[in-house]
Amino acid sequence: MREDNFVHSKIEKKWQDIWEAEGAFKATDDYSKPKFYGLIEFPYPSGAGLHVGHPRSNTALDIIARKRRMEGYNVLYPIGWDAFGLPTENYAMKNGIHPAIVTKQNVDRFRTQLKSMGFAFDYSREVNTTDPNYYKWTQWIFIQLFKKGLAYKAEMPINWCTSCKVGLANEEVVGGKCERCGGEVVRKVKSQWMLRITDYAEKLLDGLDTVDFIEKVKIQQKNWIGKSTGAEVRFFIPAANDSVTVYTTRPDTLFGATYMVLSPEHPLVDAMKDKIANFQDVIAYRETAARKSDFERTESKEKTGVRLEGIEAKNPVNGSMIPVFISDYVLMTYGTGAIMAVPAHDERDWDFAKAFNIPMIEVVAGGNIEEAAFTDIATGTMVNSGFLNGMSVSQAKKAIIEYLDKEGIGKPKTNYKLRDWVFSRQRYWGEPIPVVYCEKCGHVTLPEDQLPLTLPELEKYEPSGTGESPLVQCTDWINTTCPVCGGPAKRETDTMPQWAGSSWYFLRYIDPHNDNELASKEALEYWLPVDWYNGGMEHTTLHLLYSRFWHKFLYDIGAVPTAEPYQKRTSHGMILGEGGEKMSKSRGNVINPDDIVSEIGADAFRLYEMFMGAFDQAIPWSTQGARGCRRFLERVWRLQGMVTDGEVRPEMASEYHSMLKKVTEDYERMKFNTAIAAMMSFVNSLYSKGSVTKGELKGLLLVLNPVAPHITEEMFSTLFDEGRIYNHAWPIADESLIKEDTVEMAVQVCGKVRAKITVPAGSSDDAVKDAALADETVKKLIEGKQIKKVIVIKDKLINIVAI
RNA sequence: GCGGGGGUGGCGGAACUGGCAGACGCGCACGUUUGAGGGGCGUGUGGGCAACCGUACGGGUUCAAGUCCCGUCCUCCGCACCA
Repeated sequence: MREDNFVHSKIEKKWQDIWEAEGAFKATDDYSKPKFYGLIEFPYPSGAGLHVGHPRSNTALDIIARKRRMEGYNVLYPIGWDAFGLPTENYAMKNGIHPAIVTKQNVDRFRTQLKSMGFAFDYSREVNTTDPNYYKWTQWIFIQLFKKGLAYKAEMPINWCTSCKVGLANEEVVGGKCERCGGEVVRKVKSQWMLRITDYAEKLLDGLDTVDFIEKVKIQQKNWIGKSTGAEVRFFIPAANDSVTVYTTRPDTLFGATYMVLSPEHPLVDAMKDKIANFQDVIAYRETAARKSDFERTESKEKTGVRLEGIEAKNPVNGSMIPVFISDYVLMTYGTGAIMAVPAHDERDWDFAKAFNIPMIEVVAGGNIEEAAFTDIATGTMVNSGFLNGMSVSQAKKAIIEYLDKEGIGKPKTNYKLRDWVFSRQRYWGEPIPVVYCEKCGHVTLPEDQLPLTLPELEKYEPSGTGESPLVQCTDWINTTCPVCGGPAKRETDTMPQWAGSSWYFLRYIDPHNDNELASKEALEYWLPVDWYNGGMEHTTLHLLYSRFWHKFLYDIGAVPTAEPYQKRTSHGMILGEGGEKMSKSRGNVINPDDIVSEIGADAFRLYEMFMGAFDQAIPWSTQGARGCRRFLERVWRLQGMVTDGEVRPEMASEYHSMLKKVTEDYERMKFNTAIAAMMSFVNSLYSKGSVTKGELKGLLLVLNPVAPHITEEMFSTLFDEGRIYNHAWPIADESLIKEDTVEMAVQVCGKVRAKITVPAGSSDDAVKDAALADETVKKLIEGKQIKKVIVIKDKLINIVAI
């Protein structure tokens, strides 16, 4: 006699051990089978342990992966550790422990936690970005990038986090603050390793049309890449006997340019300094601008600037001389760092012109330029623009570009907002950059047979604060010989950013123990692309874009067989605290998954995370709600006391098969909440019947298994002698049995529901009408009225319009 | 400001191409089982005594609108002087 109560602690560990012993979730090398590669973003093993957010993504793809396995696929669902990074380094610094030791402790804890939740990961393929056998290949990729000229060193202003004392990529600066620590970010000029992601802007954009990413991810990536088309136009400056090139998306408004603005840092400003009467003012303005943090600079849209006295530029189409300003609303980092200003048709120029009392020329009729800049490109007509007059904006755009090209004063030009990727970090706990600097040969990459270049042991990990990496202390390590000339050389002391290791980890899962290549050709051919990748929206412009860039590069050099790494990308919503605010330590509303698992069990925890609401939306946590899910599992468990032999009963067939169908479809659409609701309804029906057959219960267990693997495995093994549920075939709904014999239809009179009638399914419109008109309530309502119209929606509703 | 979501009971949320709003769960109430408690099982649960009214607000289209159209407000997320 089995125990009456469902005691999760007795079965969950038991099945986890059995799965492990049986190698249940190992991907095989049987390349003849259809494959499924499901991927979740590998976690950063922080000291805080797993967050309730991790299991949401993990469970979702766990459901898909388990379902695919039951459908006969060879499934790869791997896990690993994105373990380089600042928090570990900071912890190590504070406690005097080597980061590698901290990492190992954290990884062990994470692994234990993940295992306690029964995820069907293939742990035999674990990767760890801090493992030299792993980062050997991260370094290898960097060397390939270097060889193709895509990695370069540049002296440039970078985003410097004053708190982390480290340079950040543009993508890591959020609202002028450090994305990680919230510290203030200032500009600092430093020599940095850069990756030419801008060379891939067009490919990254085009590739989006070939993949199945949720729309908002595509939109965000497109916006981030920020492609715009326009023209570059040369303006001659007689005083300097030089010309300056501007970029504009509105060359059609060229006749309306009444001044020009250079970025304060524009090199021409210095070149012209003898000609600028008020150069002192220029210097003063520059200093103020430089002192502003990025945040201050964007905080106020009020226009400031300095007119360059004695300098004028010549408008190439009408010869008029226009004043030249410097202003910080023009960015050195975009376009050419110089603009032509058309105040009548650009909001920013309009603001600036108002502030500096500069005249405007209307060149597109249709608005009121006294009130505001007229920027509508769809309706306006060209005026005051010589040969463009009378044209539409789009016609004018074409005509002027042709003209500029012909006259040799301008040419069409495409620009991107995307910036090159700042790839240096002044930190210890990252991949060493495999480059040495030799006085004679310059920057030289290490020969590939010298990889991995491992991190040296250090006494302390503190950054110097001056912007140097902690590795500068390590003179033994730094001083080396040049691989090219054999002369003395110094190693690079900056390390790679955390995004390096995560840009290609999905490739390593495919062949994680390969010492000769990043992964074997055959394995890559078989497993790529990742079929389904789920992760957070916060990685859309960071990790997701970076890894697509690396992958496309690897594709171009023939290292991988697909142009895109991920076929499908979905995204989960955040789990909020019980009050609806973000979960955070400071708010004290953090839910520890371990507590939930020990109270209600892993199955109930998984079930709740999938049931709590729409998968892609942010949902507040509710421990009560989670207990409700536990109750459902107990109800399922108690079905064992009501079970009788037999297949699916005829009277249950329709409900049973529509439940199977609904669950099967909803899993695929990530509508886990409604899939679970369907199973709950089915169980409620069984309870009102007071019994369940083995056939019915088996189907339920099979479709419930991906969400609640332990309880279903346990019940399946007790009730059926058919091996494990995890590799049992997925049940197929029989559509022909879903149809009911009779249906209940709503009867509306003049659009209001007044009655219900039960008719045979598929009844003709006339039969339905007769049945409806026979209803007493309906009779009364239409008494003495004339029936104007009758609308019948088959098997659903009839509406009688009577006046 | 621009781009993308979202606004439905006390709460989380359902509702396919317009077709019975509120599935499923939480909470609550009552009944029942039990020595009590807990738990289970069952019933009820948008508002209103009612006719009726109800999906942020105001209009519209339609036999029929949460769903479509026009306008307004609120909220969350991303980007933000990108020429």
